[in-house]
Amino acid sequence: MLDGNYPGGDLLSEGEIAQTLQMSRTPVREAFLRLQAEGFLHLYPKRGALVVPVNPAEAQALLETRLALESFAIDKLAGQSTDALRTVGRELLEHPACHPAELPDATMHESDRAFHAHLVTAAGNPVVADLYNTLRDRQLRITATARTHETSRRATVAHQHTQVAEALRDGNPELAKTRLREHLAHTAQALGTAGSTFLTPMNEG
Amino acid sequence: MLDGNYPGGDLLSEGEIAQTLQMSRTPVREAFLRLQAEGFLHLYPKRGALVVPVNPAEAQALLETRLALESFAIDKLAGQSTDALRTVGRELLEHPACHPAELPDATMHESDRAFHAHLVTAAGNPVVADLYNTLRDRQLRITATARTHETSRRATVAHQHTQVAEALRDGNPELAKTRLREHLAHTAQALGTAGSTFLTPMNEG
DNA sequence: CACATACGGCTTGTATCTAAGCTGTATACG
DNA sequence: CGTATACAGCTTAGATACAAGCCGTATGTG
Repeated sequence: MLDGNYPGGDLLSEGEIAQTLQMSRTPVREAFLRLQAEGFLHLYPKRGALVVPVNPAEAQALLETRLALESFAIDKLAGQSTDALRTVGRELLEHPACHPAELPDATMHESDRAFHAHLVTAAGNPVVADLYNTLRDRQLRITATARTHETSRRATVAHQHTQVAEALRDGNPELAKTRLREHLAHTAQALGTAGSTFLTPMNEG
Repeated sequence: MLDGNYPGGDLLSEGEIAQTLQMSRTPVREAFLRLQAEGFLHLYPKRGALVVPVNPAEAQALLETRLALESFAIDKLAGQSTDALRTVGRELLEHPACHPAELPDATMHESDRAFHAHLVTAAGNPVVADLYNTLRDRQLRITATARTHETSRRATVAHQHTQVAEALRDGNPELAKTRLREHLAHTAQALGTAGSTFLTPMNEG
C-alpha cells in the first residue's frame, strides 16, 4: 500500500485511492490511519490526506534514533556482564550479514535488518526492540526509492558489521558504539544526507 | 476509550464494545487498531482482541527506553556545543517542574512531562521527540491505576529535576545522565518494579 | 470407542449508505 | 468596488449490511 508511488506533497482522498485500488474505502481508511501513525501521511479532518514529503533530514533523524537505541542495547548488555556482551558478539560474527558472499542480493536488506535486530533484541527490552523495528520499517520505506545496494557496497557493509561484532566479542562496548556510529554514518552518506551533528560529531566527512 | 476499565487478559470483540458504548463498530475498530499499535491490545484475526495484561516488566522497559532517548538527547546536545547544553540547563532550571510549590496537584503529571519533553525536543531530532511522547503516553496509561503522587514525593522529584538541570547548566553531560538515571530509577521504584538491570546497573537498591 | 466431518455460532473484514463538515465560488448587498 | 453570505462540491466520519473465516460441538462412520 502506497509503496513509494505517490511522490509527496500530494493531497489525496480515500475514495480516490479506493477507486484506483479497486477496493472499498474502509481498508484504505485503515491504511491511512496507520500511515499517519508512522508519519508518512498527515490527515486533515474533513479535508484530505497530505503525503508528507520525504524530508531529507528525516532519514538522518531515523539513523540517529537507531544509533541511540542500538547504543542503549550495547550499554545494557555491557552493564549486565561482559560475558553477555561477548556472547552476542560471537553470535553476530556468525551472522550472514558478516559474510555477504553467500547471500543473494534480494536478502541483503533482510539480512542487514536481522543483524541489527539481533543486537537490539539481545538487550532484552521489548519496548526498545519494538521501536527499533518500527524505525527500520520507516527507513526502508523512505529509502525504497533510492536503491543503494551495489555489490561494491555490500563488502563494506559486511566489513563494518564484522568490526562491530568483533568489538563486542572483545568486550569493548565503547569501541563497538563508535564503530556502529561509523556504520550508520556511512549509511547516511550513502543516502545523500551527509550526517552532520550526531552521527559524525567531531570532524569527519 | 478503554480508560483503564478492562483489567487485562480479557478477550473482547468489536461488537461487544460498540454495543456497550452505543456506537458503531467502525470507530471501535479504529480505536482497536490504534491501541494495538500502541501495544495495549493484541488482535487475533477473525478471533478477537486480547487486552495485553499490564506486565510489571513493561513499566521498567518503558523507563529504560525513556532513559535511552533522554541520554541520547543529552549526548547530542553535548556534541553540538557545551553552550547548547548550558542553555538547555538554564531553561530547565526555570521550568515549573523544578519548583513544585507553585503547582497544583492536577498539573503535576503535565509539568513533569513537559520538563522531560523539553530536554528531548531540544536535541532537535523530531523522530526521537515523537517516540518519547508516545512512550510517555504508554507509561501514563499503565500507571493510571497506581497513583503515586503524594505531596511528599513531589519535592523529591522536583529536586531530582533541579539536579539534572544543574548538571546540564554546568556543562557536565555524564553527571546529568547519571542523575537522570537515578531519577528514572526512583520512578521505577515508586511503581513497585525495582529497577534491576539498566536503571540501577551496579549495586544500588 | 476413536476419529473424521459437517454444522452452528461466534468473530473479523469489506462494502455501501447516510450524515455532517469544510472550502471555495458565486452572488447579493452596502 | 469591497464585504458578507448562501450554496455547491468535495471531503471525512459513522452506521449498517453483507461476506468470509475460525472454533467448538455434535454427529456420523469405521
